Amino acid sequence: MATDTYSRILDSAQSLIVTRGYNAFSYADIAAEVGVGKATIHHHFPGKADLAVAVIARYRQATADGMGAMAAQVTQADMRLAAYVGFWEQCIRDNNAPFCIAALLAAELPSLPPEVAEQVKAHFDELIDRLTVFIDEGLQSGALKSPDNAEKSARLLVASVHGAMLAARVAGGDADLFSSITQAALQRLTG
Amino acid sequence: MATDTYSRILDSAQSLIVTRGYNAFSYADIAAEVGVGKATIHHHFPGKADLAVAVIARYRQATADGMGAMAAQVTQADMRLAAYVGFWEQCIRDNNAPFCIAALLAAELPSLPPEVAEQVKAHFDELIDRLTVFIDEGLQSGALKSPDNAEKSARLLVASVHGAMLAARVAGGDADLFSSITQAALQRLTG
DNA sequence: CCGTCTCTACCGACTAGTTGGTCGGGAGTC
DNA sequence: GACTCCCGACCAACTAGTCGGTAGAGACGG
Repeated sequence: MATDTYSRILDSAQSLIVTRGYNAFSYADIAAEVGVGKATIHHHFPGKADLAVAVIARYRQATADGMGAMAAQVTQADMRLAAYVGFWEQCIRDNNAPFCIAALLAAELPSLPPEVAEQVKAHFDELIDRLTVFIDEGLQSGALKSPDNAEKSARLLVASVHGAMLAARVAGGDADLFSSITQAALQRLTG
Repeated sequence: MATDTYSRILDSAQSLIVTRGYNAFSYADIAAEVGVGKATIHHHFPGKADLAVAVIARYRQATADGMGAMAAQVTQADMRLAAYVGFWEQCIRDNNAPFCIAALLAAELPSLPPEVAEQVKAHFDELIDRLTVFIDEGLQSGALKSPDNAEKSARLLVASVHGAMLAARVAGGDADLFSSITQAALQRLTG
């Protein structure tokens, strides 16, 4: 199913969206980067929205897989949250994907094609759900504590992480700044 | 200095940037909205970057004025933070400026003209500085408490607010969701 | 083994529309 | 006369998307 060209187009689109957003990348950019004609991209993804949807859909699947694998290895709730935050810290440090695509697209949401916006919303819901489960378990086992319920705590944590990404980007990709902010956010839950 | 047309162009540009970001608004959009020719915009702002810089510069000034006026009226640190957060909650509720321009542009930062990026960074620095001062006073007077120092607390608060803006936007401009997240963030400081 | 039939992957050349930006000039004011 | 404000007409460059066509692989029948 997934040709080499097909996934290389997805890779290129993903990295372009991460750095520039939806509105500031073009088929020409991808064509040049992948080394194919523009028409080839249209062959695999009829329209720009289809391409973006495919990118986020793959991203959601990767997130699901990664979170699942992590949860299988790490059993304690506080360590799970630390792993989630640490994953992004490493991404920023390596500068390979220094921003959550969904968070970036969320900013542009009002100017996004509806199908793309749908995917962004879906990712947010899934992310909150997953972290809510982790935090809920942690609150019950005593590994975590919070004056709020699990869902509210999850929403605040996600907001802090996304805001920290913005701060790190403004500071020129400062992974230490990201870490400093997110560690403070985690401390609220680990006590 | 500031002609009517001049500031109406700025108003239009500001609202377009807030909803669409830098890369997805055009001179034609503004011309249609304000009811002038495209060339008129170029008369006042030679290039797109000049326009964006002017928008953020005015925004920074308005922030400075507003924060100053608020600080003059509200003397207690915890109330000052609540006023800052409450201002944005009201903006989202009224849907007039449901996002911080600087936060939106921060997401697009790598694709922004350098002069614009400079303004965005300047706003972030100013905002952090101001809130750091508020929090520092609150920590000394005992109105606030935090395991972290004032600057770190300010950075976490700002990140939470910006992340909450993203969450609210994804949820279709849900001001209650924004409030829920930011109140939890404030609670960390007010105890 | 040969022909042909079909399907996928791919591309060069094109289109209609939009982008930011320029130019020369007109109207009003000091 | 000089200056500010503004405009219609224009431009080169770029945008997403279309079109007809090619090259190759696999399947089928003879």
